[in-house]
Amino acid sequence: MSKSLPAVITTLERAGGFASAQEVFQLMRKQGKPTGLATVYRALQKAAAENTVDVLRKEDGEALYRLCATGHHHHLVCTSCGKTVEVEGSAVEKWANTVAKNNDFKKVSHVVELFGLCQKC
Amino acid sequence: MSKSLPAVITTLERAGGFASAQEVFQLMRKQGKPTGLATVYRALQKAAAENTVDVLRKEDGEALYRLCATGHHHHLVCTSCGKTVEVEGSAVEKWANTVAKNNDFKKVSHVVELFGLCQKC
DNA sequence: GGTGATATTGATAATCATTCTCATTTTGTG
DNA sequence: CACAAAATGAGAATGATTATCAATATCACC
Repeated sequence: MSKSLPAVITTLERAGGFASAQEVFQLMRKQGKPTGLATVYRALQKAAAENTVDVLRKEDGEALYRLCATGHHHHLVCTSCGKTVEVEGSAVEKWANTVAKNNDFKKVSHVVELFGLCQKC
Repeated sequence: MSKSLPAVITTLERAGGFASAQEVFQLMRKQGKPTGLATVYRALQKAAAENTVDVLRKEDGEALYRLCATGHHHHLVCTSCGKTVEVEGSAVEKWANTVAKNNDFKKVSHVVELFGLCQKC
């Protein structure tokens, strides 16, 4: 199950490492690698199961897939044009660890995403 | 907009303060207060806007509504048993606002969820 | 190369939560 | 009562995701 996986991952990279399944599908189409929607979903699910990508949810429930390999950082996403800015958040890391300790939780990971309107929108 | 809101909130209470819109709809039907699906959604949205209930997402993207203390807060969820703890995060709020300013973003909202294993798991 | 078993793909249909539409009902006010 | 505004609900529309299934590609082995 995966001749298309590399292509999907590559496309996700080009998208800034952060996009919805639908966006990946559209992008692949525009880049001369038209691929079935079902295949895109399959590839992303596989990647998610293997922890190659992260899955998180937009406020409206749409799934966003993110490459999560290198370094830890978060994103500030424009809900209108989709512009994405990577942001650092050491303050958040510390906070997360403190909260985890206070509640006796182990192996705590966190999902932190910011959404808003960028200058142009 | 709200003759039905109290009934919806009451039903959510009976459900243990934690249910999806669909579940609330079914419950109201079984409890002799059949209410339109649209009305249930409207009531829950209103309640969410007023911070009477919290909205979070199941892994499949379905929205779950939960009665909660007022005020903005985040969650620490056990990935094994599902136990959920509400946590405060003023540090995160400040950080989010700062990041937003630095990048000329407006109307910034944020999604912050912590996942881990609780004491028992 | 050929051959069959198996895995992958993709067009399309099906599913499901959520939102929209709009006619009808209810409510409030004088 | 009568009229205007708000609320409701049945059903249609939307949109993301999933399932179906026939066609195609891949691989192991002869």
